[in-house]
Amino acid sequence: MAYWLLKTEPDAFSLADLQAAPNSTTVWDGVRNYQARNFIRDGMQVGDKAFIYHSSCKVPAIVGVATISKGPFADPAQYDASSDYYDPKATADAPRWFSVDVKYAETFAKPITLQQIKADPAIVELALKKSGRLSVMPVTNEEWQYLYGIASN
DNA sequence: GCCAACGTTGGC
DNA sequence: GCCAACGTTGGC
Repeated sequence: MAYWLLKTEPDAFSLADLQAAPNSTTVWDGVRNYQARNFIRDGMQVGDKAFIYHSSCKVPAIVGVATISKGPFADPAQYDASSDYYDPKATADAPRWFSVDVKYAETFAKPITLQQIKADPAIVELALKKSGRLSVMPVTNEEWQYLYGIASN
């Protein structure tokens, strides 16, 4: 079992939207960054847990948890010519982009703000602290426990 | 809306 | 395969 952090813009798709979705599940598609793609394709497994992080909003923060419920599989949007995520270079034999299904798990009563994360000397390794631009990043077991503890206190 | 950081593209 | 130009992201 591994831990991850998934970024989303709440204006486009928030944790509340995930909770409200059918079966509280959605396809996490549209990841179009190779490093992020590799984490999904080569690292993610059903049962993994992910922090959901809200970016490009008033208070950027880790707001809750979702579970990887299916996949990884080829991102269907890459074959959809009407999608913003369409990639003409992707083929069925050689998909370029990958997705997983994520299922809502919980919303933190006290979201962990980016400000808090940056100010916390105990958080050293978290990728979010260094480059906030990656849309999928791994979280170590230690980081997960520590952050989860903050959100639950 | 600005700007820094960083990933991607394409010419050579 | 290098690197400059360009586009995108995201915090502020």
